Order: sequence, then structure tokens, then C-alpha cells
Amino acid sequence: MATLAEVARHAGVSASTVSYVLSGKRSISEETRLRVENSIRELGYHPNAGARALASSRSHIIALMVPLRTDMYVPVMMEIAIAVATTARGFGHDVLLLTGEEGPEAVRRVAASGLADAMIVMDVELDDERVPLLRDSARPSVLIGLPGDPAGLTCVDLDFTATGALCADHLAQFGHKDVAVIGEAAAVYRRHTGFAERTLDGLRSRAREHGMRVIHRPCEGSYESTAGVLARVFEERPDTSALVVQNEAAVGPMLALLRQQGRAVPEDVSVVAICPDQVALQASVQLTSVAIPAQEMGRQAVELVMAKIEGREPAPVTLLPPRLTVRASTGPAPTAP
Amino acid sequence: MATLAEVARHAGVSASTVSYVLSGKRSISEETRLRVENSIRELGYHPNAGARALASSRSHIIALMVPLRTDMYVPVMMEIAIAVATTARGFGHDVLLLTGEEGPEAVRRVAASGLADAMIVMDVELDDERVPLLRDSARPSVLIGLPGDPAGLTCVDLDFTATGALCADHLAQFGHKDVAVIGEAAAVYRRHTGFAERTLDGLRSRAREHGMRVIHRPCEGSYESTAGVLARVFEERPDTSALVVQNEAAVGPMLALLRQQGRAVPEDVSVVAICPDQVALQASVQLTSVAIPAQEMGRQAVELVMAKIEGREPAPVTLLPPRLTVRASTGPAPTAP
DNA sequence: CTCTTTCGTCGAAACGCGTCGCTGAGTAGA
DNA sequence: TCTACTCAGCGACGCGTTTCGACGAAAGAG
Repeated sequence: MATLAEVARHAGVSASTVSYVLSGKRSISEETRLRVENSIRELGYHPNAGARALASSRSHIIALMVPLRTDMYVPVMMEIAIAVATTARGFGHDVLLLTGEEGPEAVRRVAASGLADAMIVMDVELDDERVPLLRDSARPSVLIGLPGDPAGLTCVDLDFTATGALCADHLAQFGHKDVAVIGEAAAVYRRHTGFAERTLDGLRSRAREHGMRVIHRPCEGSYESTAGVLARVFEERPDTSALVVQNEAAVGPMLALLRQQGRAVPEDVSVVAICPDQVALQASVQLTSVAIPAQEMGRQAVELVMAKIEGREPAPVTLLPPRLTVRASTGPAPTAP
Repeated sequence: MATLAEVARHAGVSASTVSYVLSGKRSISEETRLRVENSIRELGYHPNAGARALASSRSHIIALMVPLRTDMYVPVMMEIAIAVATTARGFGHDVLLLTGEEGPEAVRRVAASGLADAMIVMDVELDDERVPLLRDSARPSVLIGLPGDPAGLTCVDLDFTATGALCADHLAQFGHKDVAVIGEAAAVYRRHTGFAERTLDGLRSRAREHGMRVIHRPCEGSYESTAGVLARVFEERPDTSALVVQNEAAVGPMLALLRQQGRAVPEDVSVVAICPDQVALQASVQLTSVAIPAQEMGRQAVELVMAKIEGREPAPVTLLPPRLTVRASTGPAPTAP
């Protein structure tokens, strides 16, 4: 491995000159700059990450803490992670993958060792034990998700309250009166992950304004459990004419079951999904849906964290506006027979 | 942040002594060791990662290169990544997340900068452009997947040839004569990812021994395309009595379609899936399946890479034996009407 | 009682880079 | 001609560890 000193010797300049060529923090004559750049290329020089981190106390690494639960829809997590990684590369940073396994201790470890310059934490719960650590830490951090008290933090998330409201508006506009929400797995609510509750709140309060009735049932996402939930819904509210689904795994089974039961979509039942566009498009019916902007969330998180690294102090909460795409699964409420 | 020197002063010893306490590379008296450990705890000392990397030329970081394609089943990728991360932590290492985006250049960059001590590469193609780089690199690496020529490399993968054979055996045993394989998306075969082809090879050659006929159709995984594939299969081979599915996304649609068409599983059609157990269990019929041992692959990859870091030279190819779990979706071939 | 080992500890030299202060040459203004 | 200033480049130091050789004391061998 070539070192700075070797590059300097090869180019006939001092080591500091090479360093300044690399960082651009002082002016360098065109001529020597070219000579140095040439030597760098010839020797295949790459700066040593450890030395650079030691000298500058900047590792150019961002830690990303992903949950290791299985009850969340994994592709969204992955899409966020990939967006974080590629965006970070655009800022000259790499991404360190931390799993929730280690728990809050990981926060301490990474911060104290200077392994990472900053941290992005996914899947934040309303009352998350990592939050106080992050708030007190000297290192910048950004949360994806919204904790109970975002004071002193920086958070990004989809505006799930608005998402719920948007679904309500769309269905109200078609004259629906009875709406059922097929929700996430029960564990998600028990854990108070926030986003699921916020969706419900937004939907319920807007539904009230529109004079719609709402019932909500968690759903584990398997075929069996989806069948059970649907059966209950139509037993308890036979006039249900619209379903809002916030559960990617349940989408496929639900559509299959509706077809089986002879309920046409959208003539008998309208369906709005809250899911990535890909899921909405791959389903057996093109679903009207509010997209989960996974890439956008990852990108934003990195931009916010970079801003903090550079000393700026962004707004504590960034909520991405939801967008509803109308497809083939929603239509006017059926008129009474 | 406390430093080694501060710990040393606090404990009344030299810095090198503290270092040896930490590493255990020289004997230290019980008494001073306790004193040092106490100071470490009191000062909340964590070694600086950059300095450690510089001095020891070991970063304790393993790079993990994940593909950024969308035509692979994402949860498997994620499960492998998480298994890699947690296993690596067990060895005192962290994981750096690289996306395929940067391409082969990422290999060079990470290796040359000493950012990572070693590398794990996922989703290897038969003729992968990263492979020559890895072979020539001084840093250890492990591939998950099998390239065309594994000489000079270390690879882990499920034994997909045996997987195909296992499916053939299981179906032959039930007297099936006409088997259709619902495969991955066409792009996967075009790209020569290897595993899909190997499954087919294994299945075909064993099927020949059993006197079974096999047809194979790629499938994009959406409801539409699954419907198309199924229709073609039963048109072209009306006597098809068994399906082997190697496509997680197609599982749900396929079962829904079979039900719609009045084909009972397993009385009319047997189904064997090659997929994670979770998918096999969440489907509307409990599927007889060969599991994709994602966790095991991640774990193995880390163990192999650690062996190489420590100077051992493991076998070039590690193939995990497939295991078929019999559930409710396979049974005797229907007798002629 | 001396000579060699072993044990526990120390000091100093890397490791490769970033950064500060300085210098000498050149330029411009007076 | 002298000062004031800018521009390019240099040398030296520091970042926090690891590691090697050395050293004194205690222990064992003859």
C-alpha cells in the first residue's frame, strides 16, 4: 500500500503538499497539483482510513441502526438502508450496519470509540430507550420514526396522521360510510411504534368529520389470520364498503379472500392500501394506495445528519407529505340493494 | 473522551501496561490489572477506533456488499445481512454496508484504504466482475453464492443442485410423472446468477433417473404473470401433477389461482416450494418446502472470513445441505380418471 | 554466592495523516 | 528602495494506539 509520504517523494514535493492537494484546503499551483495527482494515480494511492480518522477525528462513517424484528415489512427497511448507503456515499461517507441486538449499548460503543461520526436510528418507538442516550450524546443523530418527545432530536418520518386523513377523504368522497382498517400485527401496537397509531388517529378524526364509522382490527398477515379478521369485520359491520390496509403481508391474502367471497373490488368493496408502490402494483388488483416513501426517508435522514455534522441545526421534525395514487381498487360506495 | 494515557495516569501505570491489560498479550499482575480495569470503568474509557486501526492495521470491520437489485427476494438478503452483523459482533467486529451501486470500485476502495479487514460479497453471478478483484486482493473475502470458477476463493451457498434433486426425489416417491418448475424472474436467468440454474440442473437430472418429465417457466412474481405462467403450464402439459416453485413472490398468487381453478392442493396438484420457512408457513396451504438457510449462510460466511483473517485457509467451497420439510402441500399423484 | 530465567512493567518508536506556523519568492504600492 | 502582502510549499508536531526491546526484581540453578 502506497502512503502519502511515498506519493510525495514520487512527485518531488513534501507530504503536506500532497495532503493539501487531496483536501483542497490551501491553494496549490496548477503544475504541482497535476504532478501530485499523477503520482497518486501511478502508485494507486488510497488514503489510509485509520490514519485519516485519527488525525482528523472524523471517520467518514455513519452508523445505521436497524431493528431485527420480523413483524415489520422487511423490504421497506432494506430500501431505506440502501438509500441511506447510497446517499451517504454521495457525501463521501460509508455506512456501518448495527442491529438492534446489541441494544442501547451499541449507541454508547460507537459514539465513544469514534467509530462513526453520526448515527441514524430506524424503527423508533414512542418511548425508546435509545432516545435519551442519543439526546445526550455529543455525536449527531437522526431518527427515522417519531418518538413521544422529539425535543432536542432530529426526526424524519412519513406524516402518518395526514396519511390516515388522506385515506378518509378519498373514501368519503366516494360516499363510503363504513370503513374497516386492517392493521399491522398486534405486537406493533403493543410496542407503541407510533406510526400505526398515528395513522389511526388521523383516519378516525377525519372520518368523524365526514360522518364515517371506523373499526380497526390488527392482523398478523398470514392467510389464516387475514381470513379471520375479514370474517369478523363483515360479521360485525355487514355494511362495510371500504377497507384501509396498513399491512403489506395481508394485501395478497385479503384480495384473494374477497374474490373467493364474491365481493368485487371496487364495486362491492373499495380498498386503499398504505404500502410501497411495488406492492400496490404487483397485487391482483391495481391498488389505490398511499406510498411509503422509503427511499426519500433514507435520503432525507442522511441529508439531515450531514447538516448536523457540518454544524447546522435542522428542524427537529421533518414529516414527509403523503401522496395518494388512485388506481383500480376504489370507487363509489354501493347503493343499498 | 478519555484516552489510554489518562487511564494510565489514573491507575498509576504506563500507557503500555494499560494496552496490555486490554489486549492480554502480555502477563499482568492480578493487582495492577484490577486497578487498571477499575480506572477504565471509572473514566468510561473506550479505545479510539481510528488510533487502534492505525497502530494495529486492523480495523475490526468487515465489509458486506449487498446487491441493489429488486428482482431477488429481499427478506432473504436482509436476513443474511443481519446474521452477518450479529455473528461478526460475536467476533468483536462491525459490518460496513456496501451497495452494489459503486460496483467493483468499492472493492478496490475498501481494500486499499484499510477501511475493512475483509469482505463478504452477496449475490455473486457466474461470471462476476468483482471476482478477479477479490482473488487478487490481499484482503480475505468470502462469497455468498457460487461463481463459475471458485478456484482461489472461499464460497458459501446452499447446495442448490442437491435441492433440485431432493425435490425430484420427493415427488417421484409420490408417483408424479409430470412436473413443472415455476422459476425466478427471467432476468435472474439472463444474469446467470447460478443458483437458479443449479436447482434446475439438479432437478432435471434426477427427474430423468426417475422417468419424470420436467418443464420450466420463469415467472415475474406478480399476480398477472403468475396467472399467465400457470395457464401455459396446464395448456402445454395438462397432466402436470406437481409444481416446484422457486420464487417467493409467486407463492401467494399461485395458491390463490389454483384454488380459483378448482385444483385442490395436494389432491390434484402437489406443490413443493424452495423458500424461507416463514413463507412456507404463512401461505394459505402449509407448504412442503426446502428452506433457504439464510441465517446459516450469513453465520458461515463470517466464520469463514474470520478464519481467513486469522491466517487459516478454509475449503474453497462450502455447500450447505438442503433440508426438505414435508407439510400439507404434497401427496400422491392423482390416478387417471 | 553468582549466573541465568522469568515475570511485570516501562519508555520509545512507529503507524499515516492533518494542520499550524513559517519562509522565500514574487508583486504591488508608495 | 522599502514595506506590505499574497502565494506555494515545507517542516514539525500531534492524534491515540500497539508493539518491541530493555530493565529491575524475584526466583531458580549450579
